[in-house]
Amino acid sequence: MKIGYPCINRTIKCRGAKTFRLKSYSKQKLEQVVANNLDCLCRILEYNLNHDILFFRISSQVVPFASHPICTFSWQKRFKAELREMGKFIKEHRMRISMHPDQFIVLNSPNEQVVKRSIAELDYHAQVLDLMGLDHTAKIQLHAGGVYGDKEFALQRFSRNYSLLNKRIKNRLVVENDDKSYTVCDCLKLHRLTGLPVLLDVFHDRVNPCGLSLSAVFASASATWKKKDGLLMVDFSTQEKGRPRGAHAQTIDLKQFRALLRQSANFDFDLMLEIKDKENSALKAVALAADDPRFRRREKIVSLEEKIKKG
DNA sequence: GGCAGTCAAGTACGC
DNA sequence: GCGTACTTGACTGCC
Repeated sequence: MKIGYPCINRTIKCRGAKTFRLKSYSKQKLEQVVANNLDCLCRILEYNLNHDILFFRISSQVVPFASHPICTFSWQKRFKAELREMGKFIKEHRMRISMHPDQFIVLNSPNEQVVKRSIAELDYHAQVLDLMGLDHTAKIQLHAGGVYGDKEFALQRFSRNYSLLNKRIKNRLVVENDDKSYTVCDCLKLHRLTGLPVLLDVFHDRVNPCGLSLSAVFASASATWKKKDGLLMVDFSTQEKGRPRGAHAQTIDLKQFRALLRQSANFDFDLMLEIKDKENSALKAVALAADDPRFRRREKIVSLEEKIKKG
């Protein structure tokens, strides 16, 4: 079990998801912002490593407008070395990476143009991970999309559009249950149609359940991940009090986190904390999970002196 | 420097 | 049919 948080680190005084307005787009601006984002990402990853946070979600904004027609600049070529170097660091320290395209990416939309744009955006995400040289355990998590008044038909359309995707997207795509439309059971159905692994969001499952027990959702979601996909990924959050149902908590509820660890004791997985205070909650979770036999911390760096002693 | 309006993109829902 | 929430800022123009 690796523990992580998404996209932003509030302790480090830099941003790995800096962007700009479409109106102010220029090749120079893009180059400058991507250089900043990658530099900041390196610093975040170092911070994470030093704090035993080995799971991280890279922001979709790392290359702003990457899939937009305005972007004709070969960011892939320009930042090849930087991305490869970052990937080397991730692999060397056995960190896990995910990405999460936002709500505009809808693979099952009845609008062909929306699907076309969504595929272009997914391809951009896959390219980032490929250029880092990461294996297929680095995933892109996506919601099933809209319902359009007929969920069965919408699932079929997802499946049909999925078959159009290129290999590099298929290798990385996983489907996540959402808080309104598609439950874990719906995602399992999608798994049967497409073979896609199911990323389990335990908070969404609480808000939008389908009648399975927590241990049943863990068991069935785990079973959709093959060896090449790595361990099951799980998203965790809790309800922010006094806010609409489904609103993510400001800070981690340690009581509920402890309960999750206890209730999931028979399963191993990597855990993403979708909590607003980001690394602060991750630090608390890491401290609490330290005694859990599943918890993975950074591997001890054996000093030269120790190596000599060991012969 | 501070503030408020706005930002590439989609869907669902209430009025 | 239109406005708004979602998630959550943060960019940008104006003062």
